[in-house]
Amino acid sequence: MSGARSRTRRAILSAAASVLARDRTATLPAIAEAANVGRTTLHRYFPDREALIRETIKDSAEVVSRSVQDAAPHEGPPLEAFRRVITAFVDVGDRLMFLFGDPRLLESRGPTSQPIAPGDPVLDLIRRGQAEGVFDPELSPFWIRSVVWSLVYTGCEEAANGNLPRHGVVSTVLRTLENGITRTPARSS
Amino acid sequence: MSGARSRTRRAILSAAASVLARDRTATLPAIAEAANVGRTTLHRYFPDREALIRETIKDSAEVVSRSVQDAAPHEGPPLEAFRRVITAFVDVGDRLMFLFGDPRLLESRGPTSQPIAPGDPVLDLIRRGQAEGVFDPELSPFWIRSVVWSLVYTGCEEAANGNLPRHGVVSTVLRTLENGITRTPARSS
DNA sequence: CCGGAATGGAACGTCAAAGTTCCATCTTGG
DNA sequence: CCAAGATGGAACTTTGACGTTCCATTCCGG
Repeated sequence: MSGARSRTRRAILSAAASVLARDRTATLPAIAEAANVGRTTLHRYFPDREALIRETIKDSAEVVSRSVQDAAPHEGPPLEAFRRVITAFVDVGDRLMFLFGDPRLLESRGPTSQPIAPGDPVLDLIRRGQAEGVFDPELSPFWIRSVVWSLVYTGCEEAANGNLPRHGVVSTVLRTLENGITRTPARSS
Repeated sequence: MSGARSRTRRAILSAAASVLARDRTATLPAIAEAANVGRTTLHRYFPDREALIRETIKDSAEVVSRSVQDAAPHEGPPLEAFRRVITAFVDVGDRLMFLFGDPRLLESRGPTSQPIAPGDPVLDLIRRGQAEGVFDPELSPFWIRSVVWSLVYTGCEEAANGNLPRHGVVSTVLRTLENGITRTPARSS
C-alpha cells in the first residue's frame, strides 16, 4: 500500500470516528467531507457503510488499546497506574466516544467479541488493585470498568460542551472515581 | 380529548421512548408495532418523525421530573434524599436512557432549554448537600449531576444486559457514588 | 518529464423509510 | 341500538441516502 493510500485511509477512519461519535446517523457524504475526500474516494476504500463502520471500530479499538498499553497499567502502584490509564483514555476521547456512544455497536459485532484490549489490561489492573486492597473488593471488576468508561465519557462530553476545561477533565474524573461525590474525610493516603 | 385518544397517545409515547432508547434509528413502523397501533394511527397523532421525537422528549422529561419530585429531594438529610432520588431515577430508567442516550437530543432542541426538571430540584439537592458538608464542595454541582445521570444510565445498561441484577442497581450505583471505586476506609457514617 | 496511481465530480439506478389518501371495520358514548 | 369517533390496512407518491459507473484532473514516484 502506497503512502498516499495509507494516509487517506487513516484520514477517513479518523474523521469517521469523530463524526460518528457526535451523530451515529451521519451520512456518508458528511463523513467524506469531514475527511476532506470525495464521496467516490470513500467508497473506493470502503465498499459500503457496513464496511466503514466495521473498520472504524477495529481501528478505534486498536488506537485505544495501544494507548492503554503505553500507559503501562501493569507497572507500579495500582493508583498511579490507574491515573496513567485514565489520562490515556481522555487523550483518545474521540475514539472512546465513538466506541461507547452506541450501546449496540459493541454488541452487534460478533458474539463475545472484545474489541477493546483483548485480555483487557484494564480489568487486570482493577483486579490487582482489589487484591492489594486499594479498590473496593465488593464491586465487580466489570462494574468498575464500566464506571471508568462512563466517567471518562462524561468528562469528555462536558469538555466538548465547554462545561469543563480540557485540562481539568483528568483530575476531575480521577477525584470522582477515587472518592465519589461525597466530601473527602481526610483519609490516610 | 377523549379517553381513548389520551390512552393511545400515552401508549405511543411510552413505546417510542422505550424503542428509541435501544435504537435511535428505529423506524416508525417498528415504533407503531411496539405501541400496538397501526402506522396510520401513529401518523394521525404525530404528523412526522420530528414531531414524534419532540413530543416524546417532552413527555419523558415530564415523567422523569414528576418522579424526582415524588422523591421529595428537598426534604430530610441530603444523603437520604439523594438515595430516594437515585431510586426514582432507576425506576424510570427507560425514559432516562432515551433522553440521555443521544447527546444531540438535549442540545438540538432549543437553546439553553432545560427539558429536565425546570429549576432543577436535583441541582438544589446537590448544593444543599455541599452546604451541609456532605458532598464534595470542590466538584461543580453540574459535574455531580452529570455523574449521577451517567452512573444511573450505566447501571440501567448493565441491568439491561444482564450483568447486574435489577434489584442491585440502586445499591451499586449509590455505593459507587458515595465512595468511588476505592476501598471504603471505615468512615464515620 | 512521464505514465500510472489516486482523486473528485457528475450522473444514474436502486431501495427503504417517510408521509399521504381512502375506505372498511371496530369501538363507544348517548 | 345507532351515529360519531377511532382504528387498521392497503396502495400510492415522495424523498433522500446509498451504491455504481465513467471520465477528467491532479498527484507522485521513477
